[in-house]
Amino acid sequence: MNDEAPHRIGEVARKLGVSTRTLRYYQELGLMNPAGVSQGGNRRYSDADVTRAERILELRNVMGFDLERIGEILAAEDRLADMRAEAKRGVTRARRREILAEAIEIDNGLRRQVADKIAVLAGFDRDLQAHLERLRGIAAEMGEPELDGTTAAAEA
Amino acid sequence: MNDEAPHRIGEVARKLGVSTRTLRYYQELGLMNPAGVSQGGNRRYSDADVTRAERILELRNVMGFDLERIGEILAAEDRLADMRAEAKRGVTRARRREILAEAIEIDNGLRRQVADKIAVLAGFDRDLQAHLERLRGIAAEMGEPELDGTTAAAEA
DNA sequence: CGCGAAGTTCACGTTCACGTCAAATCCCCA
DNA sequence: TGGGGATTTGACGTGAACGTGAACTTCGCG
Repeated sequence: MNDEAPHRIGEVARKLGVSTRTLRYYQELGLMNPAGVSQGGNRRYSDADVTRAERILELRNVMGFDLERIGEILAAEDRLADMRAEAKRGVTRARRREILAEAIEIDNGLRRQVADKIAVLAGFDRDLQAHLERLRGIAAEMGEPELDGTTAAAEA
Repeated sequence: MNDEAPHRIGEVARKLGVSTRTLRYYQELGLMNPAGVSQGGNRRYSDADVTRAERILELRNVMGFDLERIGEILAAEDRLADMRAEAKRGVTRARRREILAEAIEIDNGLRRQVADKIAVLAGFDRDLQAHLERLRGIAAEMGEPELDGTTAAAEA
């Protein structure tokens, strides 16, 4: 059973490059809840679960949010998804409006923060570029022409 | 005395939005060293010190580096500045080349990481934009036209 | 010169985000 | 039907980055 949740925790962990402990910890904090368990009690992750975990890691790594903030964001999205599923037809119009407004405000807030971050990074890059120019000037001045800007090295 | 280092720690901390403990901690780790002390032993920060502290915070907040990594970056820059000051005329040509190459490689590495981060953020922003589009669609569908994309709120 | 605000050095405490055993249980394939 | 690897819960440990007194000294202004 549980064809919808085929992935084991170790498999997910390997795929995402984190430890199994991390995945259990995220569940412990209520950030996610693997869709299924085997008859013996083992966690089983659906593709949606894996996507959600990736989302958490993205918010952590890219945006630098702490797990509590991430929980708030996910919770708002969950309320929205709930509403959309219309399983809760009982919700009042005002409440639906509220949920929607919350989701929109969160997304707008995130976009503002993303824009800010990009702006700061761009400025940072300009500084780096200027600094590199100066370094190349010094290199030339020292008579070291082989030190140009293409010293690439790719490593994990 | 110490006209070059006029700022007190509390003043700097307020300006940068961190605690005085944080500034002392950075010094403890060797990330910075306030240019002066008063005759009584109080730290006195020069403008350059303040700039350096800002630099540390930028690397921490924007790039998400830990303090050890930041120390490495600053150390390489310091070696470079040292060399440029030519106080050390005794350094061999090979050594100067080495220092320069290191600085260039660090800057290039940083630029790569900045570019990566910007790319990821841009992708994230596209997702957010798409998500917002969908939300607006739902809002329209629900007959809530006043929920458009310009719900700005500025707060610290 | 007096005195309250600000700063100093230890040193221990705290929070976050996991790491790391241990002991028992489960999964799955030969 | 084994048996070796993967997972489970529970609990304690850890490293980074500070927070928080305590006890004392210094700063600088009225």
